[in-house]
Amino acid sequence: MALDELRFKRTVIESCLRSSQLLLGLPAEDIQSIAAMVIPKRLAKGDYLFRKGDPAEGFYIVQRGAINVHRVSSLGKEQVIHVFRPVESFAEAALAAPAGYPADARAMTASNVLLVPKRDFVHLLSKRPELGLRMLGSLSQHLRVLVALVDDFTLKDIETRLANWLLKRCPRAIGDEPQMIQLEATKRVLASEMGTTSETLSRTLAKFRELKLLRMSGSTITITQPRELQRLLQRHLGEL
Amino acid sequence: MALDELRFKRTVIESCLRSSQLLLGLPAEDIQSIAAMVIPKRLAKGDYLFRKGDPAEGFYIVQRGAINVHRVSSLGKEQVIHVFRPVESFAEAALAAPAGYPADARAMTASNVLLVPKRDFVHLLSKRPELGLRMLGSLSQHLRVLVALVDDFTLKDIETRLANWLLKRCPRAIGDEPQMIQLEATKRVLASEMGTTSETLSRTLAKFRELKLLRMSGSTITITQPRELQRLLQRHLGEL
DNA sequence: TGTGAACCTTGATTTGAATCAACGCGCTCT
DNA sequence: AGAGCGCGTTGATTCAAATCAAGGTTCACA
Repeated sequence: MALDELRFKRTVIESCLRSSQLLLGLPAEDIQSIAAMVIPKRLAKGDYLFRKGDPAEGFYIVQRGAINVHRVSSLGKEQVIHVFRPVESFAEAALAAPAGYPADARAMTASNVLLVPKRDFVHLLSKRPELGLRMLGSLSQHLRVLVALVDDFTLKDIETRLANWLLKRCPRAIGDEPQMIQLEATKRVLASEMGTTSETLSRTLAKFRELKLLRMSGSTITITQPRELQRLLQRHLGEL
Repeated sequence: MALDELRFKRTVIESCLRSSQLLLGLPAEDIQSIAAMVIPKRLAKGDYLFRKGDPAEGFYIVQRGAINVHRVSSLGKEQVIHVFRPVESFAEAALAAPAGYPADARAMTASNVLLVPKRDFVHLLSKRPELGLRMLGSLSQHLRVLVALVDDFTLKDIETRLANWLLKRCPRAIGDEPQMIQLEATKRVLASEMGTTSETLSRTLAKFRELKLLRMSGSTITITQPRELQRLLQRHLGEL
């Protein structure tokens, strides 16, 4: 019985690993080795997974929930770097760096994550070069996200950033039909994710609403004129 | 004669590779394999090494000069991401990503770089797992730089950023003795590296000068009161 | 059902930095 | 020598967004 439970847990873990982009398509044998070394962690809403400077134990894969990775200024203001959701991996940088984690990670909702310990994984890595390439791919993806973040902050105003953010989240291709977006977090957090304050976000959304580009109700936003919104974005980017 | 010259060039390349952080301490055999695949490139001041979107050919090691990696907004404004100098490597992300380069790279002065072609290097990688770890280390270092950049932009004002920038560049430990800093680029570029304009940089430097924190002459800045500058930074960070 | 406590929205005000503009300086190139 | 150009400095002005402030909403929980 206890045995069955263990076996079941193992299966769940393996299926999570298998579905992650990072490990997708890897031979069953590798998945099993990794599943064997993994340490599952449960987090309640608001729990910290790690804080800036903590010694790097390994990297993580989100099984359930949402992990907010962010930096905190000395005044307490938070800048969200990225929100990781199920089956995404993060903190791969921990594997190679002697230094600690460079940011904070906190559960936005009750979450389960899998810790892949540095020591064991590096050992596996030395036998399976292909894994190294996977890790490189994943890291370079994160690098791209950060580069995009940097130029968002420095090269664009809020209106542009918001338009861009909304369009990126449209579930279907941009056309003339309305599209709905479910907000996965409070507006305060979204604002911080876009590098602004909740007040400014509110105002900018109001502006878009007046332009009849979207409607809001509760935590869903309906883009009524995706094409128009796109045009607005173009106009902002393509000079003014 | 032609043979001697070839052999000489090879030696120069190998010594460059050996001294790079990325490949430091690797067995001679590996260095030689890499040297054999490397493609040297010469760049005049202002030449582009690659542009955003160009297909990724591989990664680079700077042999001589300085390479400015940056993003350009649609209005032509540039945000420097990082300036790479001799024996640093960059664009390692190219190895794993199917996408093109995410930024522009331009020579700030006459430069020599070594292109390590993706194809060949990946092949070597699959035989030498240790190399993969090196690459991971290097990438995670770049990731840290970007994270630092992000919170600089979002969490601090210019005065703070400049103070921080200057203190980071002090050659010796912070004490009461003056320290000299050689500027490696025009103020315009430095400003863009810190995410501001040359005018604002000028003004902020002037402010510091009035506070008797530093002196300027030509392209050297003398921090006359490093300790005071540090106190100012503390004060800005530690709330006000 | 009431009472707090977050959240969101809107308004007024402030402010840091960008922009616009003008000038001196040190180059290079004829 | 002079013309032209990019650089750096300083001043005046503008502007986007943060901050401060005040209601209004929703929700959890006793």
